[in-house]
Amino acid sequence: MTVRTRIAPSPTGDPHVGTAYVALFNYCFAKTHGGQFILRIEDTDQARSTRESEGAILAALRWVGLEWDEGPDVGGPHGPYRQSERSALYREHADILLGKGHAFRCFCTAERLTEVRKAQMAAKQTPRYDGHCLSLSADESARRAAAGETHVVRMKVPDGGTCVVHDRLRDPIHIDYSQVDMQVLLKSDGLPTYHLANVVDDHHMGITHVMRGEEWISSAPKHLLLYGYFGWQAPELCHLPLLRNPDKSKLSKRKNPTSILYYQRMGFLPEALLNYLGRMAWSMPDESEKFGLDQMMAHFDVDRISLGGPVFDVDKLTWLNGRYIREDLDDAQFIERIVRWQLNREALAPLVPLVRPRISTWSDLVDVAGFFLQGMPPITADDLAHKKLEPQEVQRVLQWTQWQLEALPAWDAAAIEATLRATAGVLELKLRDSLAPLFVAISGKKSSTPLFDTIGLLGRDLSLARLRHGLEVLGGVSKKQQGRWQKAYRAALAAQAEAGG
RNA sequence: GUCCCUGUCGUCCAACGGUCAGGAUGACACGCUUUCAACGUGUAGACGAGGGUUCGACUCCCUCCAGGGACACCA
Repeated sequence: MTVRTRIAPSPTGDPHVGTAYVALFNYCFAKTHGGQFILRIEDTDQARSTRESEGAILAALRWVGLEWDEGPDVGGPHGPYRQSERSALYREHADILLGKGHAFRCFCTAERLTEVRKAQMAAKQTPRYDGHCLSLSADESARRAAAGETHVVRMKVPDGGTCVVHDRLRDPIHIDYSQVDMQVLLKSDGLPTYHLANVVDDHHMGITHVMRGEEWISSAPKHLLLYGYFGWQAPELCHLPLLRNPDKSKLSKRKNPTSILYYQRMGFLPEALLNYLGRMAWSMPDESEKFGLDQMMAHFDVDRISLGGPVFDVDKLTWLNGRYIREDLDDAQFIERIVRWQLNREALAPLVPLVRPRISTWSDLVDVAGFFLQGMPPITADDLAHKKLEPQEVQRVLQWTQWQLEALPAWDAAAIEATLRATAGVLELKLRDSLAPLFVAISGKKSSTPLFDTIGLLGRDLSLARLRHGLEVLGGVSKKQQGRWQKAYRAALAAQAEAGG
């Protein structure tokens, strides 16, 4: 049997370092067993998936040095490798389950489900589907579906008993079926949920080993159940510990830069980033810290994966990156790399219209545009002081803007402008005043290139990191204060939504 | 709240019944250096707690505690 593993990212945002981390282990496992590594796009969430995101993810994985044997761009014998192009297959398989009595149609409204959930929460029970449509006769179910009544397909779950999940790295995990929800498999839009699509595809693509984040352990019984229902052999499971923020919570863009694009932009070398990810939860037998993909593969052993959730430590990554710059690049390569980084036509082109009006000599360039190349601008609390705003008001502007930008679906100057204007309105500040602290936090100076374009060019994670940095420079925001602001922020959002219809 | 996972220096990893618990990073100190880095040397710093099992437990078992994850027509 050929070992086949996969990475199955969902194209709903910037390429995540966690994706590269999981991909790396899948890659190493497959390759060290003479197998194949597949890339599949899980874009069944129509509302959030975009082609831009998909392209960025593929490019980012290639950038760190991972290549796949089969995927949406390179093809392969088990395609298509994009779930949105496989919907017929899922419907077919939902029908099989329906036919075998392992699944049922559910006509419940969203309102009813929320109500049930609310009641269960109030009664301190685990929120679960209550089985309302389970009792529908096959005839009635089929008739209502044929009549075009909107419905979903849910999987059935055994009344009693326990599911034993075998994980490559852990003792057998026992989960009672009473804990497993009757998961929706086919949404009312006819597209599958993760659980169905994942199982169907892993089977049809011949995936033998599923290495994925630990967050999936609790839904493993659903997947195992599905394999059983279809009469398929389940792949071996291996749940990797989750990358963490410094506060130990699951790595999130809310608290940390998580986008590979950010690390790219900050000037990390792809080989250093990949090396660092290989040090997360794993070590070389001789404990060496600096190693390339080839060396990692030469010594790879799944059983050397440790299970404590590793904190993604940018400081240590930075140290490692420094070693690569010092030890692995000769002068020519050094130059080539910085050119490839930001000192090239493609990266410079968008700066021209912003910079040209503001310089008289080339030597003005560093002053005007140097911050584009910078990490965190060297600012102090004094720099952020504003004659019309109290220090706390400044913090509030930074904090709100951070929240707004991190939730912004699209990332372009127009959307950013609209958001920042809205923020000023809600905070009842003149745009000019509310923008002042942002100029400083983003560019390091009171005035700079136009803010909206600048933020757009800097990218989401780098902009957010600078806002966070600004807040830190001001001494940080207390949990209590943050809570209060968050409440007001949510309320403002709700009001805005209502006003906007 | 329910279920599940995890628990070694602040952080990342070693040691898988017998070591003064090791390395790296970060911190600090000293050296080198015009400065800063880099580099070199050194210092502080951990087995979550309590019970067992054993001649002997970081390592095995139990209880507790702590952290994390999951509980969607998102993945």
